[in-house]
Amino acid sequence: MATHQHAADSVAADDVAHHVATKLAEIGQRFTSGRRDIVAALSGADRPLSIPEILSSTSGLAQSSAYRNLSVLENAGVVIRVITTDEWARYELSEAIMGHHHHMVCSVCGFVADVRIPDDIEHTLDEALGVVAQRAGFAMAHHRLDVVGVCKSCR
Amino acid sequence: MATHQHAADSVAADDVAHHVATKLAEIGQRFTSGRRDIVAALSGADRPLSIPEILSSTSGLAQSSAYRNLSVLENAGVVIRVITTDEWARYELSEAIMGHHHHMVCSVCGFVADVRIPDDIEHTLDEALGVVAQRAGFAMAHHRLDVVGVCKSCR
DNA sequence: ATGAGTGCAAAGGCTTTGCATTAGG
DNA sequence: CCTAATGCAAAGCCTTTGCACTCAT
Repeated sequence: MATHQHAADSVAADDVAHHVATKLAEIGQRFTSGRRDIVAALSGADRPLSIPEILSSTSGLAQSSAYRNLSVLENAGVVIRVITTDEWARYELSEAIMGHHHHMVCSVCGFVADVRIPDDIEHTLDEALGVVAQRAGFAMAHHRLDVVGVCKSCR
Repeated sequence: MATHQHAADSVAADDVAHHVATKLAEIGQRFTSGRRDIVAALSGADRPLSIPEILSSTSGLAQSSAYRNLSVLENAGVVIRVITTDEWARYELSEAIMGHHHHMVCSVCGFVADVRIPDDIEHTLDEALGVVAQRAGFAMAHHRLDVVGVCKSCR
């Protein structure tokens, strides 16, 4: 699988559940209703969600179960924990599902939106990062790129 | 001041203290010994430091004072709080002092190193980000770029 | 039946805050 | 002198963990 995957390459919305079920099965985990609800919530959003947002999108899921299930889903490789500012951790579906993208963070309200940049720039950047990483003795796994600014409603 | 500042443009090591004193004075804050110690610790490092690291580099500074002083220094615009993984927050001197750079994060041990990428790539990237940000209704302030990988000692 | 999953509540760990004391201008 | 800064300890807040109960296989 290519490092830089386009939105078009990502798993179709209808197949997300099946994909997740497979990945969970691979590590011997069940695809319970609570996990289904979480995946559905993440799948329906076009941005990483916080725990409070996930809880309000599901019904009757305990906070501790949300944390635990997200951890399981992360180990299964279908969920990624996104660190933006101090506040809460946010979660999104993996790049295999969502496609490669970056985040735009509002420095005022903390709002986070997904963004994509042109492929050629992505490629050039990744190549340059690989070089500097190697030079510093790092084995690069991936890169993280955020745009920090002020969102529409905060201006 | 240019958005992309080279290391060569950054404030000379000897002038850091003076620069900080000025910035603190601008917001009516004193340049106390505790703050001098913190700035000296950050100034001597080529990477962002965690609170424990800062505390061990200073003598007799209370943890609460470290947090409070770093907050003041951040408000003065001379210190930046760096969010890498979950762990601890890390702090570094502002880009006006250190020059524009990015971070390489070890996903195993959490080690963070400063890295710089070629200017032309930086410029191209920033331009592209400005476009996508505007398209999404964001007023871009700056970007954040991390290389995630495995460091020399963890391989 | 039998172990994974869940809910509730308590504990953890980094960070912030209250308050009396000390020090800088 | 007088306000800002500091230390110590307590409180906060997100997150993790313990434990008994429930559900699916």
